[in-house]
Amino acid sequence: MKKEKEATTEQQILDAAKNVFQSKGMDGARMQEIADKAGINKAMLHYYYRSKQLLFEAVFKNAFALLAPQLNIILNDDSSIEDKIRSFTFDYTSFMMKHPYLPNFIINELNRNENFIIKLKENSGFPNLEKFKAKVNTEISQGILNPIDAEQLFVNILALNIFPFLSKPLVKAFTEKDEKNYKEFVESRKTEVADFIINSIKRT
Amino acid sequence: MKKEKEATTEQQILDAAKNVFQSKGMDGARMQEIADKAGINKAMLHYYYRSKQLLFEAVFKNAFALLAPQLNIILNDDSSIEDKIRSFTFDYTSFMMKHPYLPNFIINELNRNENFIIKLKENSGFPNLEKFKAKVNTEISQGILNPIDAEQLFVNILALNIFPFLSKPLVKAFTEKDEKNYKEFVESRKTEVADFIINSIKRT
DNA sequence: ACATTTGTTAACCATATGGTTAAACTTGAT
DNA sequence: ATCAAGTTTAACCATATGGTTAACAAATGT
Repeated sequence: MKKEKEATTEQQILDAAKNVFQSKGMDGARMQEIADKAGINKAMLHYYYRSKQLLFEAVFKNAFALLAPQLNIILNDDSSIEDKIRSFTFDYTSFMMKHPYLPNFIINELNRNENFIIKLKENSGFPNLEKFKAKVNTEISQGILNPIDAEQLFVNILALNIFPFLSKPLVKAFTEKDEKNYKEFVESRKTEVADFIINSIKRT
Repeated sequence: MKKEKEATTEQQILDAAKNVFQSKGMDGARMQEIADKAGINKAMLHYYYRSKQLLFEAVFKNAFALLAPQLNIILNDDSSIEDKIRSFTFDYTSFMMKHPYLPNFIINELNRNENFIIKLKENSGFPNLEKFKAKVNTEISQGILNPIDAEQLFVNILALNIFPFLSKPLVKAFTEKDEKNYKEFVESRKTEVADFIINSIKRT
């Protein structure tokens, strides 16, 4: 039954939908545009995904599933907090430079639809902070780190890494950078941000 | 001609529009809903603002005009970098707790419509970093601060302050906080974030 | 070969949506 | 009282939009 071409129709739809939803959001996306981008008839969208809502959810879950593993790097491995921060900052920034629409898409749709997050949490693999918190507290009591609330630290790490992608147009305008300069600016954050955090928390 | 009631129709429309646009975005907003919230006929929206686009722009400029002065606190006063950071962190977080929809609204629509920011920059009062950069560099050469790129520092300050509002649903889910706990969490950032930054940059 | 399932399309439908119009109402000036 | 300008409304309009249908094509099983 299935045509084993380069890509199945179902996948082509998902790719096109990802494109359109991530750049225009749920409300701004048009089923016709998705169909056009996928090079197929609009009816096919409904044949495979039943409705705009369900197609959207497929795209959204896909996007989130791409992000979660990135977080688990910092949350669930066994290295020191310093190493976690350095490798996360580096990897996460690299990852985001390849998927610039992702953070805005997720943050935005999550804000628009509060109970989305509930569905996600039921999923296994949803990031869990416990191990990270324990490690932070251990290193504090060992005198490696200055006292800090682990949750605040975690949010700080996320903030410093994600924010430049979320508010790219704003930061570009403030710092008067063009696309190339902005890229370099973000590139240098791969290490700058880690240094900034470590400086703040590491006992001297 | 003008009725000098409690609020003019024009203002009622703007208030209703602010409400709807800020919570649903340009694409998700409906002119009918705005009219209903303002308690007037849909035709009035066009009578006063001509089109959805223009009404939206009125709301957007309004929102941005509310934010810009907050930034000028840190950018244009004469106190030390440490004092700037402490007062900005405190004031900005207080301000955001009163206008929780603002950052997402602005960031999001700016992402959706790149040339919006060009219009804003033409406006006087658009935040300018020069004075801040000069002050940072002065304090570095005076040995008050560790060497750091002023723009990176500025983005870090913004990131740490704005991010918790931008990604409230995500952070709430990660840290498993309810509304009340989240408010406390953010409240304590009024000083925690400033300490975190100062720790990192201040020469010891 | 032929029937059955799966995939695909063009045409269609109901409704929602931003926007317009023409008539009515209000108000302040003369 | 009358007029003109500004304000407000109900009804209307063209189009866009998500979704459906029915017929057709391709593949698969027997």
